[in-house]
Amino acid sequence: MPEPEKPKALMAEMHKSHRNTEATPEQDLATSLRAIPVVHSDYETVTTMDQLDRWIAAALNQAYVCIDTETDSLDAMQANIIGVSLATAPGKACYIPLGHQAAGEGLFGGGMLEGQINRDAALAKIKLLCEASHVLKIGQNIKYDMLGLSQRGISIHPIDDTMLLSYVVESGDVGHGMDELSERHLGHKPISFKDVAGSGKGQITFDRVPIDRATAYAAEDADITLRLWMVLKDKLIHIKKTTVYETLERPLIPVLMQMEREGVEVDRGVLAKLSSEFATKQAAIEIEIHKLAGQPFNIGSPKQLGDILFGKMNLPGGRKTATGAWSTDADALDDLAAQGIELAKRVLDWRQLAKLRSTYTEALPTFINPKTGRVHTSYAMASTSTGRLSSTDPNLQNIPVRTDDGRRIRTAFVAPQGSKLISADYSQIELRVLAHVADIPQLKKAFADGLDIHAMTASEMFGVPIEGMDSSVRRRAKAINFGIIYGISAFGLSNQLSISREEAGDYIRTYFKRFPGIKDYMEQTKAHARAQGYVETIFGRRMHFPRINSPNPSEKAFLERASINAPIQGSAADIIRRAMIRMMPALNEQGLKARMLLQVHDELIFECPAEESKATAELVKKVMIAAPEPALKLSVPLQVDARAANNWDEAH
DNA sequence: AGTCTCACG
DNA sequence: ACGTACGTGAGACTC
Repeated sequence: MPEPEKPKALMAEMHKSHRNTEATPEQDLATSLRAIPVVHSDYETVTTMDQLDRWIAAALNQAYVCIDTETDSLDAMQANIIGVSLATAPGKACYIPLGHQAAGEGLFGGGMLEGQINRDAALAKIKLLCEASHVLKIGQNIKYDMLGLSQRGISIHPIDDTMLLSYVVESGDVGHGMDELSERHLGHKPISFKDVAGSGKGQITFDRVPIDRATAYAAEDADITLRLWMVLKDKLIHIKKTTVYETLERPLIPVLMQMEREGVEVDRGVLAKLSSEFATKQAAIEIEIHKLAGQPFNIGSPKQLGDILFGKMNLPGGRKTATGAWSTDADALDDLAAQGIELAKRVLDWRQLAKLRSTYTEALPTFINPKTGRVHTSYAMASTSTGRLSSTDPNLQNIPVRTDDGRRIRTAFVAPQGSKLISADYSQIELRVLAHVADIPQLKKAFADGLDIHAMTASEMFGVPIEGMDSSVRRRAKAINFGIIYGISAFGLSNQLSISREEAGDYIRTYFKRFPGIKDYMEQTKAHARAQGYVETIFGRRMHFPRINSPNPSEKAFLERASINAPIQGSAADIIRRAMIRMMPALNEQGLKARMLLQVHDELIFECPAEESKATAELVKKVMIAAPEPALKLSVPLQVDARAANNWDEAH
């Protein structure tokens, strides 16, 4: 995607013109933008084709325009486009209503409102603008608009996204929603969606919002987004993070849009069968539990369960939660189960089945899109503090894998007839990143030699040979390796391994003695976070910890652990982002028809023609392994395991 | 709306 | 002395 020249020149211009003033450039820009008032009555409602032509012509005549679509659903795959707003300059914006209905109850509403231009004719003009390669289209979370417009055959390029600009400029404990950005950077509180559509049970869809109110709301959104773009682009340049935005954020937008649009096939029949099997098992366990408890109660209520276990039965070793209630989580029940309390064991089984049913076997089918017959998750690009993606509606990044019953849910994620699913995942990517950034000779050598990294750690720590190593020794080393990545504490490790805090402390001291570079890296990272208020990934993405010097010791310790973890987790996230961005062109070059469907942090899932599965798997591995290059050459090799099968369980 | 619990990397 | 392993999202229950 070519960088549009005019906006770049414009931003340089803005910089120059403010360079001699006392205030920093971004302060000045924000101040001057604040001086242009937001006047809702100045916004134009576009009701004729002539009016639309004038706006499109004006936009085509400049280097950038802000665009925003209004719809009747948060689900872009099912949403109807109700209107489009454009902003060409601060304070200069319009709203083009296309699908507003008369207010009223559901089907008894009064039908299409007058004074709206024909939707298809209008979208044809809007398409010209969206696809004009010399006009930068600016949006707030523009992936959403792109997905909706792509359903109508409209693509958008080139693009900029204020949400992602904000994410690069200040990723930490701040949000990146438009209302929040407006208040933070412009000192202006925009009309909220609740103000025009109401909330809760009385909420109406946008097509029932009166057009004058819709114009005030929608045109303002475009206006504000344009102003935010000016402020944020300036800040981005000022902190020299343009490359992060242009290589790790912006190019991922169309990739994720395509993945969301593609969706994944989920076999209803498989889920239905699992659901009834789980329900039957669960019902039998429920009877047993009530018998063991001597009374019926709601097993799903932690409060009632706590009362039974620690009140009525007066069992020992009960812990309390933060709010003073009896803790009944899996750890607490495990303790009781270890004491031979049958009731606790049965509740654990019941809970697992309840979870599998409510979150997976019963919820997933409701997400099958009636038009495509597939499940289309939504990826959030700016919701984590580390640069990872997150997945919602449904979350396809937490499909069970750790238990046998849970894993069976993955058999419902299938390849269509004649196709295969390919799962490709990085092996130990975070430990490899750690070996690289902390520059640990033994770790680097172990990865270079393809050794079992946990066994190597155990061997170094406990002085036992890798050959014929006791599995519990390796398990302890594995827990320590995880702990290191998380910013280890004796308490956390002791909990994980069910050992005393003293013993855990001994392990940690032993580990640091054998791997002094890790200790150094951790201390340096904390020092950097305390001094700068942020840490960075290997590609320069910043993650802010504004409260790292908190006077509250536990908060401070928590943030120090998080600051140790962030560069590791974040660098791994950057690597897979780079792989995803290169994947589409790489597949195209090879003439392969594979589609990338899902990302699960260190894993990518593809669908491809069965006869291409071998070639696809090879290429996917190659792209993933080479992802850090040419920006960076890691001092450890990356390893990717890939497999093709008819469903996700067998491919994984 | 907040809490608890639990699914994943 | 302080309470923790790091990062998420979702469903059920409670108030």
